[in-house]
Order: sequence, then structure tokens, then C-alpha cells
Amino acid sequence: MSPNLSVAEENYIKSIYHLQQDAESVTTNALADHIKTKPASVTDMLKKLQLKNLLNYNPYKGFRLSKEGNKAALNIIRRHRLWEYFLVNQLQFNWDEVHDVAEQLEHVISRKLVDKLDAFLGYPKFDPHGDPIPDGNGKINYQQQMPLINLPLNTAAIITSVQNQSSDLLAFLSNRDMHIGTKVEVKQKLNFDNSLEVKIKNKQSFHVSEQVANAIQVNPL
Amino acid sequence: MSPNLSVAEENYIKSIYHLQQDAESVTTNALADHIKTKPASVTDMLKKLQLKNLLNYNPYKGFRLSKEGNKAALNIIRRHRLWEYFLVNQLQFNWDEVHDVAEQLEHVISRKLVDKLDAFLGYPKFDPHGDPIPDGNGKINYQQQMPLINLPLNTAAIITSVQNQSSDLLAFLSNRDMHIGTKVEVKQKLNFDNSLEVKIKNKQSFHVSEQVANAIQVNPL
DNA sequence: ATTTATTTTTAGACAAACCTAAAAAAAATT
DNA sequence: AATTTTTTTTAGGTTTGTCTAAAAATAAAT
Ligand SMILES: [Mn+2]
Ligand SMILES: [Mn+2]
Ligand SMILES: [Mn+2]
Ligand SMILES: [Mn+2]
Repeated sequence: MSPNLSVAEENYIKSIYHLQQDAESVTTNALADHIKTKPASVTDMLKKLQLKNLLNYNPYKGFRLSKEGNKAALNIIRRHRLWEYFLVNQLQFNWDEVHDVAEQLEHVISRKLVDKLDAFLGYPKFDPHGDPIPDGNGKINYQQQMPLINLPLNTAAIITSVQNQSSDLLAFLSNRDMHIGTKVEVKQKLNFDNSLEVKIKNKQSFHVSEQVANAIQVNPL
Repeated sequence: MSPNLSVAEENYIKSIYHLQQDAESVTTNALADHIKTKPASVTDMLKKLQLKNLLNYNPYKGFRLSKEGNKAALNIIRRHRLWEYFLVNQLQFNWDEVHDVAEQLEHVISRKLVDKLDAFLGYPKFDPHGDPIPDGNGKINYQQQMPLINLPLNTAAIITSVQNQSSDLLAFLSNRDMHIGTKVEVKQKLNFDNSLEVKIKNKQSFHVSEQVANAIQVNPL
């Protein structure tokens, strides 16, 4: 069933999974970029993953995970997000400090460990950044959400997730009291740089760049 | 200060640390045996560790960890034992199920993680097998203890630790209600195979081989 | 439709960590 | 003291995952 995967293989699989969310098929360069390696190295690994039936790969055309590859990816993501939840909710890490440690912990392989951790944490549904945690069967429930930049003016919405693992960005948001579950409204759109003026209840409104407004996901009330 | 170590290097360092406890200096074959690799591979790694100033190595004569190597070893052992404690006391693992998972978790490198885990667990002094947990400065307090096989007849003693990670042995002991803290007495020594007849309060006495009696450490009352 | 630019793959190297087989050193026997 | 055995090291390979440089395929521009 599930072949033993090296840390490198797991990292490739996880990256491909994320990249194929917003694209028909993934390209060699995009993956090389994402994983901070060279395209030649990617091509090598693609062949290995195809040989293990984890990938559907058409040379020069692109690739996607196979059914089995997807399952493997969801398992890795499950571990990553459960550990992030543990670090924040049990060990008192801040949400901007957990990603790098979780990048290591996700590669610890033990079905029993993951299941017991899940139970210990009370079967959480979302990680500290609002991302859904796949269950033991690889089932994942995506939330209904849209980027803050698409939210109409003066419409109340709840922050549901942040699609960026950068420690700097997360600390920036904490600093302005923007967390998962916080109610926000867009007061103004500035056309020259697509930035926003944003307001949180009982607080002075503040300014948010296009990049940040793209990363913040919300659900209108 | 502390150079980045690969998983392989950490495993060598930890093994050398354990082997040098009961020997003046460690031999290539002993280490190869312990780490389940070939002597030629050990020699390769010894050179690398010496180059990193973690080892004092005299070709053909033997080797020991340097001061810095010792410090690295105690750090790895600290992580291993804290995770074992976590697995048993928080995740409800049995003491015979934790070693292999801890072998993986011990290689997750984050000072903050270890310190927060330690605090979360309440700064435990001993792991589930009775082994002392080094503190953040690498200080370790060995208990006063002796192998059960050396305990005089009809002398009550407390089990302080089990010097063997074998899942089978630990399950065998659990099965006979022998745990850390259990009070035992040796009723009889059988000279032909150095086995013992052992008694625990309110229980039928039972038989224990020389190997087991060597692994069980006790502290006479 | 050519030419040019970009993307992707191939070819050949390298470091880490392992291996087997042979050589060298040390230890044990006679 | 010489010989045999054991231990350790060296020499030369292999696998995994990376790299650079060159070749091939595809896409874009003229
Ligand atoms: Mn993360
Ligand atoms: Mn996350
Ligand atoms: Mn252990
Ligand atoms: Mn232990």
C-alpha cells in the first residue's frame, strides 16, 4: 500500500499537492521555485515519483499527483497541521512560530502517534492558521471563503484563514489584532496599488497591501 | 558553537555516549554492532566526527566523545527521554511502545520546542524506563542503583530502571507487574544458569533469566 | 514560417552514508 | 620469535538527492 517515503519525496509530494490546487497541472519550474531547488533536480525526482505510481507525469507537459500520491499528500498535511495545533494549543507557541518546527515533525512516521495525537487534541478541525485538518482517511473539508481583497466595501466578514506561512506576515497580523475568527470590514479600496483600508471593531482603521489582502481569507456574514 | 548534525551523526554520537559509559574507550566493532552497520562505515564516520571536534579518535586504539561531543549526546538523550515521557504520560502509549517513535522525534531540532515541551510536562526527572532526563544545560543525575542480579537474597528493593529498550522485555515485565517503583525481593539464585526466583508483594513468585536480571536495576530499601 | 526566447530534460559531477573486498595493524597463539 | 587470528583501516563501488552546463523541446515573437 503506502510505500516508505524519504523526507525529500514527502516534501515534493506536499508541494505538488499545494501547487495543483490552483492550476490544471504543475510545471517543473514552479515546483523548483516552491521547493527552492533547481529544475534539473525536480525532473529527477519526478521520474522517481512516477515510478512509484505517486505521480502522473507527461514530460514537457506537466504533472499531477496520482490518486495514491494525493492520499500520501493529505497524510503529510494531516501530520503538519495536527502538530501545529499541538504547538499552539498545548505548548503555547505563537501562530507565527510553528511552521518550521511542524516542517520537521510532519516527517515522523507512526500511524499510532498521529492517531493518538489527534485524540489527545480532541480531533481538531482546523490548524492555527485556519486550514482544515484532514482526517485519518484523508478526508478534508475546505471552508467557504474568499480573499479579503474581493470582499465588497462595508461588508462585515469573519477571518477564516491566512494563506501564507511567513512568520513576518503572521506577526504583522497579530500586531493589528487580526486573528482567525476576527470580524473585519473593508472601508476603502485604493486603486493605484490595490491596497485596502481595513477596520476592526473598536479599533482605528489601518492599511493593508494587496499581497496581504490576497492572503487573508474571509467569510462574509 | 553547536554545528548542525545529520541524523546519522546524531545516532553515532548517541551510541558512542552509551557505549563509553561501561568502557574506557569504545571500539570500532562494538559501535558497528550497536548501530547495526559495518565497521568500514564506522571508520568513515569517526573521521568526520573528529574533524568536527566531537570525537577524540586514535586510529586502531579506540575513541571517546570530546567535551563538545558529550554535550551534543546529552542533548539528543534529553530530547529522546522527554518525548518518551510525553508519549506515555500524555498520549497514553505503553512504555514498551515508545522507543522507536522517540528515535525519530529526538532528531527534530528546535531549542524552543524542547524547552516548551519540558515545561509543559512539568520538568520530569525520569523517563518511563527510569532513566534520568538531562536538563537544558546537559546536567544529568544518575540514580544510585544496582542490577537485580546483584541484590542479596531476601532483601527488599525498589525497581529504579530497566536498561533495555526491547519492546518484548518491557511487555514481559508489565505482564508480571514489574514497573518502575515496584518493590521486589530475590528469593533464590539458581547457579546452573544464574537465573533468579523473584517475588512481588501479594503475588506468586516467578522466574527471571540472567539477562533479564541484569537489565532490571534496583535500589535496596 | 523562421528566428528567438523560455522551459524542460539529459549528461556528467559531487557529497553523504552506506557497502564489499583487500590490505595493514594489533592481539593472541604456538 | 614466528605464526595465526582478529580488528581496523583503506580502496573502490552504490544510492539518494543535489548541482552546473549543454542539448532538446516547446512557446513566443518577428
Ligand atoms: Mn504550516
Ligand atoms: Mn498551518
Ligand atoms: Mn528509548
Ligand atoms: Mn527510555
